[in-house]
Amino acid sequence: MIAALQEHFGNQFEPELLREINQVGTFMEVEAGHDLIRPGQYIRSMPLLLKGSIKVLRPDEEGEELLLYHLDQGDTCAMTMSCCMESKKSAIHAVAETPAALLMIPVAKMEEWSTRYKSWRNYVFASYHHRMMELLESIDQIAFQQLDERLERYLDDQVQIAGSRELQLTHKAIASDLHSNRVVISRLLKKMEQQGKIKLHRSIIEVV
DNA sequence: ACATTAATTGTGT
DNA sequence: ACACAATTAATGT
Repeated sequence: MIAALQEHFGNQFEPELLREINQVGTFMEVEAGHDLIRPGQYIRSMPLLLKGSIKVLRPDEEGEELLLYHLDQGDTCAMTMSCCMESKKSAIHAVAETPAALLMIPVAKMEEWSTRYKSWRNYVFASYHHRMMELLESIDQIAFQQLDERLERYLDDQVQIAGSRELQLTHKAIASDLHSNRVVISRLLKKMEQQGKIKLHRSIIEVV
């Protein structure tokens, strides 16, 4: 039995289901920065995130991307679930934010388990709901908040994900996630530095 | 050690 | 938004 599976899902899935997941799932490790799903790809299996953090991005027609939300351990990809059922192309781009470990579940199994295990059904619905809420939050941010507030929120999230106050991020990378422009981010960061909220070094942002 | 190049960041218009 | 300067890191000789 994969230890991480027991650890993150042990208290919500029945022992038989855990055994089946363990048996049928394919363990996968991904390095930070690597793609998990590219837009337009067909999806064959549903990932359970055992370790690490994944960012989910929505590309526009020019290939520019906007950060929608992050997935953390214990999460699964709601987009994947809907795409799997209908065997549609992915509408999103998923990239590992940190080194990550996943368990890939074949589509056929997730359908079978939906009828056989109550805990699985609950998990799938709860995941959907959770994702919907996060998406709403993101929409609120984008629609109602100024970029400076979004930036502060973004940095806070990154601190959580990295587990460190020293973030290895370039202004360009941040601008890309927030669907903004590098110069704008540089100026906002400078302002935050003057306010004593952060300290800037080359390729490193220290959140204080 | 030095020169060259690329990438990142800062600033003015 | 665009252009360019300044600074730092990376690479080759």
